[in-house]
Amino acid sequence: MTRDAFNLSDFLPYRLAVLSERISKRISRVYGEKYDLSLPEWRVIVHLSRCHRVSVREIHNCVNLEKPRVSRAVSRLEAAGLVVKEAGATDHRLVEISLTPTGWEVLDGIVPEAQAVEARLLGSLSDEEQAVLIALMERLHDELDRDPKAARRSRMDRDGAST
Amino acid sequence: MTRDAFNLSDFLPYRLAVLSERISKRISRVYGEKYDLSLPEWRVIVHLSRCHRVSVREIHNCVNLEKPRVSRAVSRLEAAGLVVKEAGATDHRLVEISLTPTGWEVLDGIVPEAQAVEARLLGSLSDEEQAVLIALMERLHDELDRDPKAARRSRMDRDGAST
DNA sequence: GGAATATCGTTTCAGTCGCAACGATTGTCA
DNA sequence: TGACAATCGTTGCGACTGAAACGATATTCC
Repeated sequence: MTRDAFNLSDFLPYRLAVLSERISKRISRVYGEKYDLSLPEWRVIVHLSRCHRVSVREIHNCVNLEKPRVSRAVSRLEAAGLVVKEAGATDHRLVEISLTPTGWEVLDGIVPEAQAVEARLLGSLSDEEQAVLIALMERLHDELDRDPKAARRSRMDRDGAST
Repeated sequence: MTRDAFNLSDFLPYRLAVLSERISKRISRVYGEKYDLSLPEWRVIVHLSRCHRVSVREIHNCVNLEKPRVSRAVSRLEAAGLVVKEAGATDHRLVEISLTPTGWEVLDGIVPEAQAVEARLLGSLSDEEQAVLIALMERLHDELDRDPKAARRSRMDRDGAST
């Protein structure tokens, strides 16, 4: 009666977290149940399908995963035969990671279904509504960019891929 | 050249996850730096400020946290003196959890700042744009509700609080 | 050239998480 | 009433995570 009640369900950060987690869980079934991949592994192989021979750090900078997480994901993918690690040609500190034929096959087995889930999710939204949603999310990112206390945004998410 | 490139940065589940995580991290500074609370602990005390004497399971059903996570969060909050656990009056299996005066004080120290961060985030969006964003997110939830493979949504997030 | 610095990927370590199993209590039904 | 089933909150266990430290390699600067 005295204080204004603070409603978690109306709190945007909470709302976003709940929606995002729900969608993430749904998508994780696509790459998890059939191929037993984790979210970091999924992001890594997707990134590799665009940027074919990249280092751990590049992946880290592009797909919003901490460096150790990328390193471990790559190791597991290598053990599963989806990925190969080669010493950097000129710079021996770097590791050049690329998909194996098996890795490509797995990706081909996952991507269509992942896109189908996304398409179904967006099915009730018109093209314009989808654009509005993306645009509003970008506005929130812009606001975070102006906040010195917010984490920086990865380059690829900001500018889009271009390889 | 042969396959259509699949761009992670354009994949809605990924976009949502990145935005949500970035915002969550920003908010976690509000309750983490000054009061050393974790995300589950934050959600629990916020929920308790609305529903004053509730069980672990009720919290679990309302704030999208697994049961063990709620249990552990409550234990830590109790150790910190922000919360008390009392045996259920009629049903001795239940635990009635409520905020202590200290818990209320901590909440009063956090909520305004959390709301300020949210307000700044939404600052560049008009009232109508905010409503559109929420509405579009609800549409995505509706679509997930129709997907039998998606996790169910918690009652309170669906219907809104009403205590 | 050679010492100091920077960067790369990995690993260590402590903390957290989710699933499943558990003991305890309550509800059900013959 | 008494055995069985259901529900409560907790905990054991294996897996995952992020920050920091690490060895190895490159670069910089004198």
